Amino acid sequence: MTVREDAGAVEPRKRKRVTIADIAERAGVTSGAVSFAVNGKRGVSDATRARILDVANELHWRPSHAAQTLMGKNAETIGLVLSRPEEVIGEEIFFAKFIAGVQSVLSQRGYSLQLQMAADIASEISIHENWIADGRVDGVLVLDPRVDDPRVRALAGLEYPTIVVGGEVETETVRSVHVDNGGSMRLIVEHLFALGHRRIAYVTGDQSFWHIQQRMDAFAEFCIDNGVWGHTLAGNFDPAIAKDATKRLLASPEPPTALVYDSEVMAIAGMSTLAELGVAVPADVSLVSWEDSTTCQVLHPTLTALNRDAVTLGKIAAAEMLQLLAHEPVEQPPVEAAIVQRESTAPPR
Amino acid sequence: MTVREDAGAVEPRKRKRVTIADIAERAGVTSGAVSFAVNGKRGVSDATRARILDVANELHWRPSHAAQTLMGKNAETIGLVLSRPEEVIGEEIFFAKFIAGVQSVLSQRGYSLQLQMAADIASEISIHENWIADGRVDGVLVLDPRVDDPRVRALAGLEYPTIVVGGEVETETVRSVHVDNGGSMRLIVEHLFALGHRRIAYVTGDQSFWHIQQRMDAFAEFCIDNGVWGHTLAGNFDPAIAKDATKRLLASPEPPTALVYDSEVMAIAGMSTLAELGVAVPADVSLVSWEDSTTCQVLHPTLTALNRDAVTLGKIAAAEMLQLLAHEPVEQPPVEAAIVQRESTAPPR
DNA sequence: CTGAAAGCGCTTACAG
DNA sequence: CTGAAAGCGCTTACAG
Repeated sequence: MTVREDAGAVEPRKRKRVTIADIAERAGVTSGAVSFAVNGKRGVSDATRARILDVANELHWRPSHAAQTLMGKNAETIGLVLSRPEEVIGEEIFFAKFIAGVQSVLSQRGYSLQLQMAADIASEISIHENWIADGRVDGVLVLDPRVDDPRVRALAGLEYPTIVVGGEVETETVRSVHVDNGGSMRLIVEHLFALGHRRIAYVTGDQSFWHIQQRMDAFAEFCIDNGVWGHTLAGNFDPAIAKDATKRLLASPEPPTALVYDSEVMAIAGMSTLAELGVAVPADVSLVSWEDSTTCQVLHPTLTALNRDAVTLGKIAAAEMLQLLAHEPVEQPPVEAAIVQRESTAPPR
Repeated sequence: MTVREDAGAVEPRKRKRVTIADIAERAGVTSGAVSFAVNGKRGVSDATRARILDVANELHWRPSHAAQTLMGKNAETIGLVLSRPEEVIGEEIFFAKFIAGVQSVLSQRGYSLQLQMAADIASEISIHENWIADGRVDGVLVLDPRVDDPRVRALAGLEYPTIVVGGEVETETVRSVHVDNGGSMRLIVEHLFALGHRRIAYVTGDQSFWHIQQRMDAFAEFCIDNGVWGHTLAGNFDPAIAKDATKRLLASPEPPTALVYDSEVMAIAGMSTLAELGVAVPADVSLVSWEDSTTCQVLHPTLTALNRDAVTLGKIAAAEMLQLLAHEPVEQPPVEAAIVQRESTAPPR
């Protein structure tokens, strides 16, 4: 990138920075003494410490972050790379909620979040490597783990503090936020089963994600064990695909009496498709969204949804990271999930 | 924060870093020569430059970000503070879309985004000040400007590169992404007027925002000039308040025949309230959402919405910032907005 | 074109 | 308890 120095200068004003040398001079001590004083370390008498601190405040001194980093101080920043397509990030409210949760815990502790979007897993890994090499982040959060995820392998190899959200890996430097996807799926299917449904369809998100595979397994197992006929159809989080899937399912000679969608956007797309087809919810078919939101509460009919609270998930992930960095035992609270029963589910005809 | 050194160490492995001194030694030159070589500056012959570069690659050298920052190099990072309540950020899809747009432009140019949430405007300002003092960011993006916004005043006073999204300030260091809120509001009201509506209500977002005030002004002016009766009701982006506002409006002896909501979440809340009241959309009342989304497209009826594409807005903001930092003339392309007509608007009874 | 050296702002052994 | 000095990894005048 070429910086043209000729054009109108917008360089932040180069106010000469106040350094510990300035303080040292004013206080009549050495810069080393200032360092001890401001860092609360022994090496200066209480009287001089107080005097130094006064001067520092008077001069509005702030430590140079760059110099401290050069001396090996932590960046106090956590990295998060989002590697889903731009459209998905812009539609799925999950990301905004998750980030909000992460932020709220981080900023309480003075940490900040470094965020970047990546086109694919490979570039996500290289972003992580750059951050690590630059010392820009103290640790990273990994979302949407896959089976034997290459990012987690790379990060574990670098022995870099990592929290895998919805993963299962546990090493010295890598911890996971455990999310019971199978249990949540059972919650949903049991709810439908209890209502009397025996033909259930599941429209999935991206099947290469580990958490989606867990859901699929739990779905299949429950159906088999309980004599329920279950269809599983790939959806990929795309509402257009969810619409097609819904049409195909209802055109079947043996249509399902209940539909489960892997995301709110997909569930809404499915509901709208049913309306177009003249299929009544819940009279003709019941519908469940995996992911709750205000929208689910205000739609008509309101949507029965699995509420797992992405904000809390973000908070847990951030808290685990902070504990990992502080060498504290990492508490891994269960991620609560509950089915919120609303109007879109009822006994089948 | 206490760091306990006793527990299991999760410090990133302290691999001794490869420095320019290492390269210098291997290549038989001074570290100054290495610096010239790797930075493409004159001062070394082509032959030595090539040799040095070879050694650098061989040793997998990467410049120390901290050292470079200490020498005054840019952080290549842009800051963004979100100071709306956590719930709003977690519900309004605007933020995720805007951030996605910002990211896509920034990451193409090797810049990253520093994100933080703040409880209020005052702490937003202090976050900015910290970032600036730490040299963590080269410039900042400001969202939701208010009239005579204190953040913008502070940033302008610091002469720090700033892009105000939806603002109007233009100084040497502060530029704005101009958003024609009044024009967009006219688009909406003209659409309703053309359909024959003469009693229109507008449920607003947070009225302390400059862009909301612009919308309100344009709404009032259009109504007055065209003999339309217009109600304006404060909504504050809260769906519960939007519901109450909707109920109050429809309970009026002179209920409006069309409703305009300042956000998608509010519009959906409004629509659901209408359904509860047994008011048909669009037969009894028309409805417009300021903010388009997939959800608007799949609801039943589909929602007529103002589409202003928050992703593009983010891209424009990021592009302006990069131009400002590069001392290039800042292009300020108009932010396109269009009304997408769907099923929720029709002529009144 | 090249080399030796000072400096960015801090921290931390190491002697007194 | 205190002071003088080296060092973190780079950049950049300043002499040759």
